Amino acid sequence: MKLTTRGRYAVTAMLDLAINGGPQPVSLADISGRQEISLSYLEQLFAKLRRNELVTSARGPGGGYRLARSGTDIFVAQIIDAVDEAVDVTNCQGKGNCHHGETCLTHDLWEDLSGQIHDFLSQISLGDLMERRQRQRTTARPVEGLLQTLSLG
Amino acid sequence: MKLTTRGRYAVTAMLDLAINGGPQPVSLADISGRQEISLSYLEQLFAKLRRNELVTSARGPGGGYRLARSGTDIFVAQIIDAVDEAVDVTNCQGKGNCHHGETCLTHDLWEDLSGQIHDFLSQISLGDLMERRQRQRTTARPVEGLLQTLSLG
DNA sequence: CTATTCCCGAGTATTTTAGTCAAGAATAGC
DNA sequence: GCTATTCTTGACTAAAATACTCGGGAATAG
Repeated sequence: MKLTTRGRYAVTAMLDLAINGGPQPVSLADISGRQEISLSYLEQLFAKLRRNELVTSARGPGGGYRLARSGTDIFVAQIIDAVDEAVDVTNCQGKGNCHHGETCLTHDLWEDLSGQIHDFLSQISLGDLMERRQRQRTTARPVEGLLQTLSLG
Repeated sequence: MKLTTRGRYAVTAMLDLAINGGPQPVSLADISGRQEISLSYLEQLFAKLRRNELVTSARGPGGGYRLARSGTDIFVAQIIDAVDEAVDVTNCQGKGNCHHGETCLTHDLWEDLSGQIHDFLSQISLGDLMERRQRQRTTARPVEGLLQTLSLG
């Protein structure tokens, strides 16, 4: 699991789609305009999102992208996984053939840590983010809303 | 909060220091040899770790680095923060002067998400990682040990 | 037909990452 | 004091990743 700006772009775009979309598709040009992400960059991201079956597409005028399923069933981890390929975290390619006693420390450690983060982001759906956004709009104290909604307890 | 290979290097090196160090300092050359991280790269990382008061240094023969305090009081998030400067997550530099209705969606959303991850990594200390490593060495089933030790419940 | 939109691959500028190199300062042990 | 060791610093560089451009195509609504 990596956490970069690309993942942020993808989550933002997907959230835009969740908010502004519905039965009718949303064009990448629209998202590009609203979120100020370059159109061709979005094209690349959505190619991956589509291959990972997070969105469906419709060509031609009035076409665009739709969420492949309900926002409550699309999770942040899935979006990030779709656009940010996993890093190769080992220096022995998982073969365990490291000579020194301390080696492969790296591998197990980081796999577990990023696994934990992955699990965490697997619990947050686009629906959660939308709900949180709604709350932020309507209430005076925005942050606590999210923290209560999302915190693991 | 970013999650890159640099942070992994830093956590690995700090864990090596926690395991192989103690009252007497550990030289970067030793860590470099064990963890197969280039010496000069380690130098750069440890400069940052020292500025962030996570390690102390001793020059001269027999010198090296020591943890600035107990491993149970040094947390993964602190290490990553020290070496991976935070990304600028806003496109309006936090001024909130975005014209379109949907903008700054990015900012709040990502700040909160990465805040959550940060909080999570703030709960895992070097001591936890050492304990977990110990467990992994002595028990047959390694993974479950960590999951129980570290999981949020 | 035509404009719109997705689709795809190749190419490119910028930034980041990972690493090199060289000079210097402190210090332990002789 | 000399010397080897080790940190300290800064500048520089190669390679990779990132963010983006460009150009052409294919589907399709009107």
